[in-house]
Amino acid sequence: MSTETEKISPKGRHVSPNFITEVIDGDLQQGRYPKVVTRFPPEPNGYLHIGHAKSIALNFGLALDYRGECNLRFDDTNPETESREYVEAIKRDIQWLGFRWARECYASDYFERLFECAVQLIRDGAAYVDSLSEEEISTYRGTITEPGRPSLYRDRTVTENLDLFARMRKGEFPSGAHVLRAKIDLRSPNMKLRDPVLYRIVHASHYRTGDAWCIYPLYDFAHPLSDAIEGVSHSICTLEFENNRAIYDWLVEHLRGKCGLPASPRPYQYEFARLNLDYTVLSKRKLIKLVEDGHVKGWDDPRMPTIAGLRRRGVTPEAIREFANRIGVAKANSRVDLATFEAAIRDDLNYRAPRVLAVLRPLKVVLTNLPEGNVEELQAPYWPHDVPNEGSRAVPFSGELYIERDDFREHPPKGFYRLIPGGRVRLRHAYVIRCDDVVKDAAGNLVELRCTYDPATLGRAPAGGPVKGTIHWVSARHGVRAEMRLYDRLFRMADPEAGDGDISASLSPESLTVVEGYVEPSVLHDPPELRYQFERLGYFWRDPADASPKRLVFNRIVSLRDSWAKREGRGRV
RNA sequence: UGCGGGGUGGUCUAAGGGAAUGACGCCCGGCUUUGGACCGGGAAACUCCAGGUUCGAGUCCUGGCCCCGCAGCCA
Repeated sequence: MSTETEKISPKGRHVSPNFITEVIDGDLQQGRYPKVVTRFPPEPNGYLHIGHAKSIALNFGLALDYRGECNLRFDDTNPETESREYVEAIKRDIQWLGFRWARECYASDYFERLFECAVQLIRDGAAYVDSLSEEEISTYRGTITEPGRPSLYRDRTVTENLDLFARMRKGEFPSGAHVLRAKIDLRSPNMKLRDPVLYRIVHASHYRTGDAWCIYPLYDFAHPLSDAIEGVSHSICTLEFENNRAIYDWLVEHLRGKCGLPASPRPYQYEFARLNLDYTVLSKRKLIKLVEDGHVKGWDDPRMPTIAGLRRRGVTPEAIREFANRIGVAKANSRVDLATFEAAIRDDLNYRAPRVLAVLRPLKVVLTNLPEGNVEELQAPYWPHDVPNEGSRAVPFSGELYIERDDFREHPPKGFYRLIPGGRVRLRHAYVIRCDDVVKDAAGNLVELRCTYDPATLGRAPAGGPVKGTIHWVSARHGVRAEMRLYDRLFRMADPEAGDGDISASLSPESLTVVEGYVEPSVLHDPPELRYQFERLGYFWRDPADASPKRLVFNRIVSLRDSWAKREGRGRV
């Protein structure tokens, strides 16, 4: 038995099967829609984050899988919080993620039509102008356990309502003086159905329509009708809108075939669980606060879960899409392990990042048997044997090197197989060295290591038995100094929103560690956007904002899996 | 508690009356000039609970329990 989908896209789906694809398969089989039309409906009042990426991957992915289309629609019905800057940022982020919309739409383009719809509702006796105060409306709405009571304005005549609504539009009333409400059911057990507000008066200019309007539709009114106008077939949103679906259906059923809205097919709303990711927050409000309170350096701070932040961090769009695919789509509230995201990032970078040598926390090593000034150019492959790419570069080797401080232990724990006093270790792509002396200053601090290298060990096993470890290094004279920004989880707690109150208390002091390190000189000839694996350390790339030809600044995108650190009981550092 | 949703290994997620899937994580082994990657193996869910229907139930029925959402003129 082959479904429509299988015919269209037998393999390599963008969206793995879920409860929504099942609905679509059924709808297509029943011939309910000529094609699948979805939409991604951001409000331009903030930046997109990884949670939005899940929704974007779903909506655009479905359009791709079913050869349908996905519109980008800005839900710009609240002039007080929205701006063109956000529109541009959102468009850039979606494109960067690799998706293309069929049409760029704006709820604000429908304002006139939406107004007509509202008038139609009034004519049908299905909406009325209410003149209660905001507080009164709230009181009259009742509570979860008590039914609401009708406003004394609920029975205004159609003529009166029409007149009032027209005057609202004309600007005869101050902000908040009146609202338009749907006449549904004040006793409904569904709070959303207790005569929801459709329009409010807001004397504020809109970033697109300027001062053409002083009444603006609310989400509950604009959203379903925008879907209908655009011919959306499957309107996908998150779980918190489940109750709003009743309004959605009520409006679409009342107005389909009227005011230029197609009678059929009509759109239906489906809800899925939004993404929660460990050790971060994904609510616009909280993200804004992090920026405003200066806990991070901006929307594109590499610690932020925003698309802009991830992009600057160095995460690729492919990794984000792969992540979205791995976590799936369902209706159960959930919280995704950070490791899932990191694994997707590493899997992507593993085959695209050439390996180079860099040292984060330098410890000097002097090779006593290598004449000073003697420099050898070693040829080092960019790729390990298991990555099917070719290429190599020359790496200068000399008598003074830097190695990682972590790779030497005077008193090694058991299982440590890097450099120890009197011990040997392999220098990656180079020779085996032995540590002869440990030099310390008066205070007892480690200053340098004096070692001898074995010239017979280049590309060959050493005499006297194999060495256990291989460590990375950089020639002291040739290494290029670089600022290394080591990023870690933003919050200390998996669910920063769990406790009550201030999120900032659980911010991790280790979310950013800056060190001054060295990187091999070959990187100076590379394109700046190249992502590397600094061997044994992690994936890095130049910070696109702060790095310059004069000043190298690297961001750690993600560390390597480190089973030694895990065994030692430390996290990444 | 009125209504709407949801509960499957540590974490996500499949399965739609017929031997509980995959991924991440974890453990063991192999390989390795990255303690990475890769390869092999393993532990891990009596599918929230209690009944019922059935030859057979994660799937159907009944009754509970727990979690999330809804009382903005935000979206």
